[in-house]
Amino acid sequence: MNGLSTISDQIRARREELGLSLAQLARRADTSAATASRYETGWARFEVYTLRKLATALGCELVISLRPKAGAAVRPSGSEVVRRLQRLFWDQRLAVEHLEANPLWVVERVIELGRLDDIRLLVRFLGRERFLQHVAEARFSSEKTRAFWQQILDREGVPCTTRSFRDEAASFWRASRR
Amino acid sequence: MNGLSTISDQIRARREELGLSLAQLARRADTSAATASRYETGWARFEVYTLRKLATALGCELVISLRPKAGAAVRPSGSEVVRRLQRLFWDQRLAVEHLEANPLWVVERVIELGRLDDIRLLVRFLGRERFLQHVAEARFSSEKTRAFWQQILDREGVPCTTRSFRDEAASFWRASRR
DNA sequence: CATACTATTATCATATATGATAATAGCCCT
DNA sequence: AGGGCTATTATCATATATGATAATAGTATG
Repeated sequence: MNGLSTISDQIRARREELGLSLAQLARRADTSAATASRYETGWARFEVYTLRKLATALGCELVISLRPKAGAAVRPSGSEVVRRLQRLFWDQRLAVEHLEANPLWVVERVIELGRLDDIRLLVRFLGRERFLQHVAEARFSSEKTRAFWQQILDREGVPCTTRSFRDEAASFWRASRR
Repeated sequence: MNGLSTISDQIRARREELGLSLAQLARRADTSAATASRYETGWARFEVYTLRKLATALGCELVISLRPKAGAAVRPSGSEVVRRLQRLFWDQRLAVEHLEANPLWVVERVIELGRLDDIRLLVRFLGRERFLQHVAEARFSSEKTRAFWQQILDREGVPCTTRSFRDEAASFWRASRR
Protein backbone atom coordinates (compact mmCIF):
# COMPACT_ATOMS: atom_id res chain seq x y z
CA MET A 1 0.00 0.00 0.00
CA ASN A 2 2.25 2.71 1.25
CA GLY A 3 5.71 2.65 -0.24
CA LEU A 4 7.17 4.67 2.63
CA SER A 5 9.04 2.65 5.15
CA THR A 6 8.82 4.13 8.63
CA ILE A 7 5.80 5.55 10.36
CA SER A 8 7.74 8.79 10.67
CA ASP A 9 7.98 9.06 6.91
CA GLN A 10 4.29 8.31 6.57
CA ILE A 11 3.33 11.02 9.02
CA ARG A 12 5.46 13.58 7.26
CA ALA A 13 4.15 12.60 3.83
CA ARG A 14 0.55 12.80 4.98
CA ARG A 15 1.08 16.12 6.72
CA GLU A 16 2.64 17.67 3.63
CA GLU A 17 -0.11 16.19 1.51
CA LEU A 18 -2.61 18.06 3.66
CA GLY A 19 -0.48 21.19 3.58
CA LEU A 20 -0.16 21.47 7.35
CA SER A 21 2.73 22.93 9.30
CA LEU A 22 4.05 21.15 12.35
CA ALA A 23 2.39 23.74 14.56
CA GLN A 24 -0.97 23.22 12.86
CA LEU A 25 -0.69 19.46 13.16
CA ALA A 26 0.28 19.76 16.80
CA ARG A 27 -2.73 21.93 17.54
CA ARG A 28 -5.11 19.51 15.83
CA ALA A 29 -3.59 16.54 17.61
CA ASP A 30 -3.56 18.31 20.96
CA THR A 31 0.17 17.87 21.32
CA SER A 32 3.23 20.09 20.89
CA ALA A 33 5.17 21.03 17.79
CA ALA A 34 8.30 19.72 19.46
CA THR A 35 6.72 16.30 19.83
CA ALA A 36 5.38 16.34 16.29
CA SER A 37 8.84 17.12 15.02
CA ARG A 38 10.30 14.34 17.15
CA TYR A 39 7.81 11.88 15.66
CA GLU A 40 8.65 12.91 12.12
CA THR A 41 12.40 12.94 12.54
CA GLY A 42 11.98 9.57 14.15
CA TRP A 43 13.65 7.79 16.97
CA ALA A 44 12.66 4.58 18.68
CA ARG A 45 10.41 5.25 21.64
CA PHE A 46 7.12 6.62 20.45
CA GLU A 47 3.99 6.23 22.48
CA VAL A 48 1.07 4.65 20.72
CA TYR A 49 -1.17 7.15 22.47
CA THR A 50 0.52 10.10 20.80
CA LEU A 51 0.91 8.23 17.54
CA ARG A 52 -2.83 7.67 17.44
CA LYS A 53 -3.55 11.33 18.16
CA LEU A 54 -1.32 12.35 15.26
CA ALA A 55 -2.93 9.79 12.95
CA THR A 56 -6.40 11.03 13.81
CA ALA A 57 -5.37 14.63 13.22
CA LEU A 58 -4.16 13.56 9.79
CA GLY A 59 -7.51 11.95 8.97
CA CYS A 60 -6.04 8.49 9.23
CA GLU A 61 -6.49 5.31 11.19
CA LEU A 62 -3.42 3.94 12.90
CA VAL A 63 -2.88 0.32 11.94
CA ILE A 64 -0.76 -1.81 14.25
CA SER A 65 -0.38 -5.51 13.64
CA LEU A 66 1.94 -8.47 13.98
CA ARG A 67 3.26 -10.01 10.81
CA PRO A 68 4.82 -13.44 11.44
CA LYS A 69 8.30 -13.60 9.96
CA ALA A 70 8.89 -16.15 7.24
CA GLY A 71 11.66 -17.88 9.15
CA ALA A 72 9.72 -17.99 12.39
CA ALA A 73 9.53 -21.57 13.59
CA VAL A 74 5.91 -22.29 14.37
CA ARG A 75 6.47 -26.01 14.52
CA PRO A 76 7.49 -26.92 18.04
CA SER A 77 10.44 -29.19 18.72
CA GLY A 78 9.79 -32.82 19.52
CA SER A 79 11.33 -32.40 22.94
CA GLU A 80 8.96 -29.56 23.76
CA VAL A 81 5.99 -31.64 22.66
CA VAL A 82 7.17 -34.51 24.81
CA ARG A 83 7.70 -32.25 27.80
CA ARG A 84 4.28 -30.67 27.56
CA LEU A 85 2.32 -33.81 26.77
CA GLN A 86 4.13 -36.16 29.16
CA ARG A 87 1.53 -35.67 31.88
CA LEU A 88 -1.10 -37.28 29.62
CA PHE A 89 1.00 -40.47 29.45
CA TRP A 90 1.17 -41.56 33.06
CA ASP A 91 1.46 -45.25 32.13
CA GLN A 92 4.61 -44.84 30.06
CA ARG A 93 7.52 -42.52 29.46
CA LEU A 94 6.79 -40.53 26.30
CA ALA A 95 9.77 -40.19 23.97
CA VAL A 96 10.42 -38.14 20.85
CA GLU A 97 10.58 -41.34 18.78
CA HIS A 98 6.99 -42.16 19.71
CA LEU A 99 5.80 -39.00 18.00
CA GLU A 100 6.93 -40.25 14.62
CA ALA A 101 6.68 -44.03 15.21
CA ASN A 102 3.23 -44.13 16.74
CA PRO A 103 1.44 -40.82 16.17
CA LEU A 104 -2.00 -42.45 16.30
CA TRP A 105 -1.40 -43.49 19.88
CA VAL A 106 -0.36 -39.95 20.78
CA VAL A 107 -3.30 -38.39 18.96
CA GLU A 108 -5.81 -40.70 20.65
CA ARG A 109 -4.46 -39.87 24.07
CA VAL A 110 -4.39 -36.14 23.43
CA ILE A 111 -7.88 -35.79 22.00
CA GLU A 112 -9.14 -37.97 24.84
CA LEU A 113 -7.44 -36.26 27.75
CA GLY A 114 -5.78 -33.13 26.54
CA ARG A 115 -6.82 -29.55 26.88
CA LEU A 116 -7.29 -27.26 23.94
CA ASP A 117 -3.71 -26.00 24.10
CA ASP A 118 -2.44 -29.58 24.10
CA ILE A 119 -4.36 -30.18 20.90
CA ARG A 120 -3.03 -26.97 19.44
CA LEU A 121 0.51 -28.06 20.21
CA LEU A 122 0.08 -31.43 18.56
CA VAL A 123 -1.56 -29.93 15.49
CA ARG A 124 1.38 -27.58 15.09
CA PHE A 125 3.81 -30.47 15.43
CA LEU A 126 2.09 -32.97 13.12
CA GLY A 127 0.52 -30.52 10.75
CA ARG A 128 -3.18 -30.11 10.23
CA GLU A 129 -3.54 -32.82 7.60
CA ARG A 130 -1.72 -35.58 9.45
CA PHE A 131 -3.53 -34.74 12.65
CA LEU A 132 -6.97 -34.97 11.08
CA GLN A 133 -6.01 -38.18 9.33
CA HIS A 134 -5.13 -39.80 12.65
CA VAL A 135 -8.30 -38.46 14.23
CA ALA A 136 -10.24 -40.26 11.53
CA GLU A 137 -8.57 -43.55 12.56
CA ALA A 138 -8.83 -42.97 16.28
CA ARG A 139 -10.98 -44.93 18.72
CA PHE A 140 -12.93 -43.00 21.32
CA SER A 141 -13.85 -44.03 24.84
CA SER A 142 -16.84 -41.72 25.10
CA GLU A 143 -19.61 -41.12 22.63
CA LYS A 144 -19.51 -37.45 23.39
CA THR A 145 -15.94 -36.88 22.31
CA ARG A 146 -16.44 -39.14 19.32
CA ALA A 147 -19.41 -37.07 18.19
CA PHE A 148 -17.45 -33.87 18.68
CA TRP A 149 -14.50 -34.98 16.56
CA GLN A 150 -16.85 -36.49 14.01
CA GLN A 151 -18.35 -33.08 13.53
CA ILE A 152 -14.91 -31.54 13.21
CA LEU A 153 -14.11 -34.04 10.50
CA ASP A 154 -17.41 -33.64 8.67
CA ARG A 155 -17.34 -29.90 8.47
CA GLU A 156 -14.48 -28.06 10.09
CA GLY A 157 -15.12 -25.31 12.61
CA VAL A 158 -18.32 -26.66 14.02
CA PRO A 159 -20.07 -26.23 17.40
CA CYS A 160 -19.41 -28.75 20.12
CA THR A 161 -20.67 -29.69 23.56
CA THR A 162 -20.05 -26.71 25.80
CA ARG A 163 -20.40 -23.10 24.83
CA SER A 164 -17.04 -21.75 26.01
CA PHE A 165 -15.11 -24.64 24.55
CA ARG A 166 -17.14 -24.51 21.37
CA ASP A 167 -16.38 -20.86 20.70
CA GLU A 168 -12.70 -21.25 21.34
CA ALA A 169 -12.41 -24.48 19.41
CA ALA A 170 -14.37 -23.17 16.46
CA SER A 171 -12.21 -20.09 16.12
CA PHE A 172 -9.12 -22.23 16.44
CA TRP A 173 -10.14 -24.47 13.57
CA ARG A 174 -11.07 -21.54 11.46
CA ALA A 175 -7.70 -19.90 12.10
CA SER A 176 -5.67 -23.02 11.35
CA ARG A 177 -7.42 -23.66 8.05
CA ARG A 178 -4.73 -21.51 6.34
CA MET B 1 -5.32 -10.84 7.33
CA ASN B 2 -5.64 -11.10 11.06
CA GLY B 3 -9.21 -11.20 12.28
CA LEU B 4 -8.23 -10.05 15.75
CA SER B 5 -8.86 -6.43 16.41
CA THR B 6 -6.41 -4.96 18.87
CA ILE B 7 -2.68 -5.45 19.02
CA SER B 8 -3.20 -6.79 22.52
CA ASP B 9 -5.34 -9.60 21.18
CA GLN B 10 -2.80 -10.35 18.51
CA ILE B 11 0.03 -10.58 21.01
CA ARG B 12 -1.93 -12.92 23.23
CA ALA B 13 -2.98 -15.11 20.31
CA ARG B 14 0.56 -15.37 19.02
CA ARG B 15 1.96 -16.13 22.45
CA GLU B 16 -0.52 -18.91 23.04
CA GLU B 17 0.13 -20.23 19.58
CA LEU B 18 3.79 -20.55 20.50
CA GLY B 19 2.88 -22.03 23.86
CA LEU B 20 4.74 -19.43 25.90
CA SER B 21 3.88 -18.20 29.36
CA LEU B 22 3.98 -14.50 30.14
CA ALA B 23 7.20 -15.03 32.08
CA GLN B 24 8.81 -16.81 29.14
CA LEU B 25 7.74 -14.11 26.72
CA ALA B 26 9.01 -11.41 29.05
CA ARG B 27 12.41 -13.09 29.31
CA ARG B 28 12.73 -13.42 25.54
CA ALA B 29 11.66 -9.82 25.01
CA ASP B 30 13.92 -8.53 27.78
CA THR B 31 11.03 -6.99 29.64
CA SER B 32 8.96 -7.90 32.69
CA ALA B 33 6.00 -10.22 33.05
CA ALA B 34 4.03 -7.35 34.52
CA THR B 35 4.59 -5.30 31.39
CA ALA B 36 3.77 -8.24 29.13
CA SER B 37 0.52 -8.72 31.00
CA ARG B 38 -0.24 -5.01 30.73
CA TYR B 39 0.28 -5.17 26.97
CA GLU B 40 -2.04 -8.14 26.61
CA THR B 41 -4.79 -6.86 28.83
CA GLY B 42 -4.48 -3.64 26.92
CA TRP B 43 -4.77 -0.04 27.78
CA ALA B 44 -3.92 2.98 25.65
CA ARG B 45 -0.36 4.08 26.25
CA PHE B 46 2.00 1.46 24.94
CA GLU B 47 5.48 2.34 23.86
CA VAL B 48 6.43 1.31 20.38
CA TYR B 49 9.85 0.36 21.73
CA THR B 50 8.38 -2.28 24.02
CA LEU B 51 5.81 -3.33 21.45
CA ARG B 52 8.59 -4.04 18.99
CA LYS B 53 10.54 -6.08 21.53
CA LEU B 54 7.47 -8.21 22.20
CA ALA B 55 6.82 -8.66 18.49
CA THR B 56 10.38 -9.77 17.87
CA ALA B 57 10.21 -12.22 20.77
CA LEU B 58 7.11 -13.67 19.13
CA GLY B 59 8.92 -14.12 15.81
CA CYS B 60 6.94 -11.33 14.23
CA GLU B 61 7.51 -8.01 12.57
CA LEU B 62 5.62 -5.07 14.01
CA VAL B 63 3.69 -3.28 11.28
CA ILE B 64 2.66 0.30 11.92
CA SER B 65 1.05 2.36 9.19
CA LEU B 66 -1.41 5.13 8.48
CA ARG B 67 -4.61 4.20 6.68
CA PRO B 68 -6.44 7.25 5.34
CA LYS B 69 -10.04 7.23 6.46
CA ALA B 70 -12.69 7.06 3.78
CA GLY B 71 -14.37 10.27 4.90
CA ALA B 72 -11.12 12.19 5.22
CA ALA B 73 -11.35 15.32 3.11
CA VAL B 74 -8.27 15.38 0.96
CA ARG B 75 -9.66 18.07 -1.29
CA PRO B 76 -8.77 21.45 0.19
CA SER B 77 -11.33 24.19 0.49
CA GLY B 78 -11.41 26.97 -2.08
CA SER B 79 -10.58 29.52 0.57
CA GLU B 80 -7.49 27.60 1.62
CA VAL B 81 -6.33 27.38 -1.97
CA VAL B 82 -6.85 31.11 -2.41
CA ARG B 83 -5.00 31.88 0.78
CA ARG B 84 -1.99 29.75 -0.07
CA LEU B 85 -1.76 30.71 -3.75
CA GLN B 86 -2.51 34.42 -3.36
CA ARG B 87 1.18 35.31 -3.27
CA LEU B 88 1.56 34.06 -6.84
CA PHE B 89 -1.06 36.58 -8.02
CA TRP B 90 0.52 39.87 -7.08
CA ASP B 91 -1.24 41.71 -9.93
CA GLN B 92 -4.75 40.85 -8.84
CA ARG B 93 -6.74 39.70 -5.86
CA LEU B 94 -7.39 35.97 -6.22
CA ALA B 95 -10.93 34.91 -5.35
CA VAL B 96 -12.60 31.55 -4.92
CA GLU B 97 -14.74 32.20 -8.01
CA HIS B 98 -11.62 32.41 -10.16
CA LEU B 99 -10.76 28.82 -9.33
CA GLU B 100 -13.86 27.54 -11.09
CA ALA B 101 -14.38 30.35 -13.61
CA ASN B 102 -10.85 30.57 -14.92
CA PRO B 103 -8.84 27.53 -13.83
CA LEU B 104 -6.52 27.73 -16.82
CA TRP B 105 -5.30 31.11 -15.66
CA VAL B 106 -4.63 29.73 -12.21
CA VAL B 107 -2.91 26.62 -13.51
CA GLU B 108 -0.64 28.64 -15.77
CA ARG B 109 0.40 30.89 -12.97
CA VAL B 110 1.05 28.02 -10.57
CA ILE B 111 3.09 25.83 -12.87
CA GLU B 112 5.07 28.90 -13.89
CA LEU B 113 5.81 30.34 -10.47
CA GLY B 114 4.68 27.88 -7.86
CA ARG B 115 6.67 25.51 -5.73
CA LEU B 116 6.01 21.80 -5.68
CA ASP B 117 3.65 22.08 -2.72
CA ASP B 118 1.67 24.78 -4.55
CA ILE B 119 1.24 22.37 -7.44
CA ARG B 120 0.24 19.60 -5.07
CA LEU B 121 -2.40 21.83 -3.54
CA LEU B 122 -3.88 22.74 -6.88
CA VAL B 123 -3.89 19.13 -8.08
CA ARG B 124 -5.76 18.13 -4.97
CA PHE B 125 -8.28 20.89 -5.52
CA LEU B 126 -8.90 20.43 -9.24
CA GLY B 127 -8.29 16.73 -9.41
CA ARG B 128 -5.58 15.07 -11.40
CA GLU B 129 -7.48 14.90 -14.69
CA ARG B 130 -8.64 18.49 -14.83
CA PHE B 131 -5.22 19.72 -13.82
CA LEU B 132 -3.44 17.80 -16.59
CA GLN B 133 -6.06 18.93 -19.08
CA HIS B 134 -5.35 22.58 -18.28
CA VAL B 135 -1.62 21.96 -18.39
CA ALA B 136 -2.10 20.69 -21.93
CA GLU B 137 -3.73 24.00 -22.88
CA ALA B 138 -1.31 26.19 -21.00
CA ARG B 139 1.19 28.61 -22.50
CA PHE B 140 4.70 28.67 -21.10
CA SER B 141 7.09 31.58 -20.80
CA SER B 142 10.23 29.45 -20.72
CA GLU B 143 11.20 26.55 -22.93
CA LYS B 144 12.55 24.72 -19.92
CA THR B 145 9.29 24.57 -18.01
CA ARG B 146 7.41 23.78 -21.20
CA ALA B 147 9.70 20.83 -21.87
CA PHE B 148 9.27 19.62 -18.28
CA TRP B 149 5.51 19.65 -18.36
CA GLN B 150 5.51 18.19 -21.86
CA GLN B 151 7.37 15.22 -20.48
CA ILE B 152 4.90 14.92 -17.64
CA LEU B 153 2.09 14.86 -20.13
CA ASP B 154 3.80 12.40 -22.48
CA ARG B 155 4.65 9.83 -19.88
CA GLU B 156 3.81 10.57 -16.30
CA GLY B 157 6.42 10.42 -13.57
CA VAL B 158 9.35 11.42 -15.69
CA PRO B 159 12.72 13.05 -14.86
CA CYS B 160 13.03 16.80 -15.03
CA THR B 161 15.70 19.47 -14.84
CA THR B 162 17.30 19.16 -11.42
CA ARG B 163 17.97 15.96 -9.56
CA SER B 164 16.37 16.82 -6.23
CA PHE B 165 13.26 18.26 -7.83
CA ARG B 166 13.10 15.40 -10.29
CA ASP B 167 13.06 12.74 -7.57
CA GLU B 168 10.41 14.48 -5.53
CA ALA B 169 8.25 15.34 -8.52
CA ALA B 170 8.51 11.85 -9.95
CA SER B 171 7.45 10.19 -6.74
CA PHE B 172 4.64 12.69 -6.40
CA TRP B 173 3.22 11.85 -9.80
CA ARG B 174 3.56 8.17 -9.16
CA ALA B 175 1.72 8.50 -5.86
CA SER B 176 -1.13 10.61 -7.25
CA ARG B 177 -1.79 8.21 -10.10
CA ARG B 178 -4.28 6.41 -7.83
C1' DC C 1 18.38 43.96 4.51
C1' DA C 2 14.19 43.12 7.43
C1' DT C 3 10.20 40.43 8.60
C1' DA C 4 7.80 36.33 9.21
C1' DC C 5 7.25 32.13 8.61
C1' DT C 6 9.23 27.26 8.98
C1' DA C 7 11.66 22.99 11.28
C1' DT C 8 14.94 21.27 14.49
C1' DT C 9 17.06 20.89 18.81
C1' DA C 10 18.17 21.95 23.75
C1' DT C 11 16.60 22.54 28.44
C1' DC C 12 13.78 21.62 32.26
C1' DA C 13 9.62 20.54 35.04
C1' DT C 14 6.12 17.22 35.00
C1' DA C 15 3.53 13.19 33.56
C1' DT C 16 3.77 8.47 32.51
C1' DA C 17 5.78 3.80 31.46
C1' DT C 18 8.71 0.34 33.16
C1' DG C 19 10.86 -3.23 36.28
C1' DA C 20 11.05 -5.43 40.63
C1' DT C 21 8.43 -7.34 43.95
C1' DA C 22 4.65 -9.06 46.19
C1' DA C 23 -0.14 -10.22 46.92
C1' DT C 24 -4.19 -12.43 45.09
C1' DA C 25 -6.66 -15.70 42.62
C1' DG C 26 -7.35 -19.48 39.47
C1' DC C 27 -6.16 -23.88 37.45
C1' DC C 28 -3.92 -28.40 37.08
C1' DC C 29 -2.14 -32.26 39.12
C1' DT C 30 -0.83 -35.41 42.95
C1' DA D 1 -6.15 -30.53 50.87
C1' DG D 2 -1.72 -29.00 49.28
C1' DG D 3 2.08 -27.76 45.91
C1' DG D 4 3.24 -25.63 41.74
C1' DC D 5 2.15 -23.53 38.00
C1' DT D 6 -0.37 -19.45 35.81
C1' DA D 7 -2.16 -14.41 35.07
C1' DT D 8 -3.49 -10.11 37.02
C1' DT D 9 -2.95 -6.19 39.79
C1' DA D 10 -0.89 -3.07 43.33
C1' DT D 11 3.07 -0.51 44.97
C1' DC D 12 7.13 2.07 44.49
C1' DA D 13 11.66 3.65 42.66
C1' DT D 14 13.51 4.83 38.37
C1' DA D 15 13.72 5.68 33.44
C1' DT D 16 11.68 8.02 29.74
C1' DA D 17 8.25 10.82 27.04
C1' DT D 18 5.92 15.06 26.90
C1' DG D 19 4.94 20.16 26.90
C1' DA D 20 6.55 24.75 27.34
C1' DT D 21 9.92 27.64 26.01
C1' DA D 22 13.67 29.34 23.72
C1' DA D 23 17.61 29.31 20.63
C1' DT D 24 19.19 28.38 16.03
C1' DA D 25 18.93 28.13 11.24
C1' DG D 26 16.76 28.01 6.84
C1' DT D 27 13.51 29.99 3.42
C1' DA D 28 10.12 32.93 1.33
C1' DT D 29 8.77 37.51 0.74
C1' DG D 30 8.72 42.47 0.78
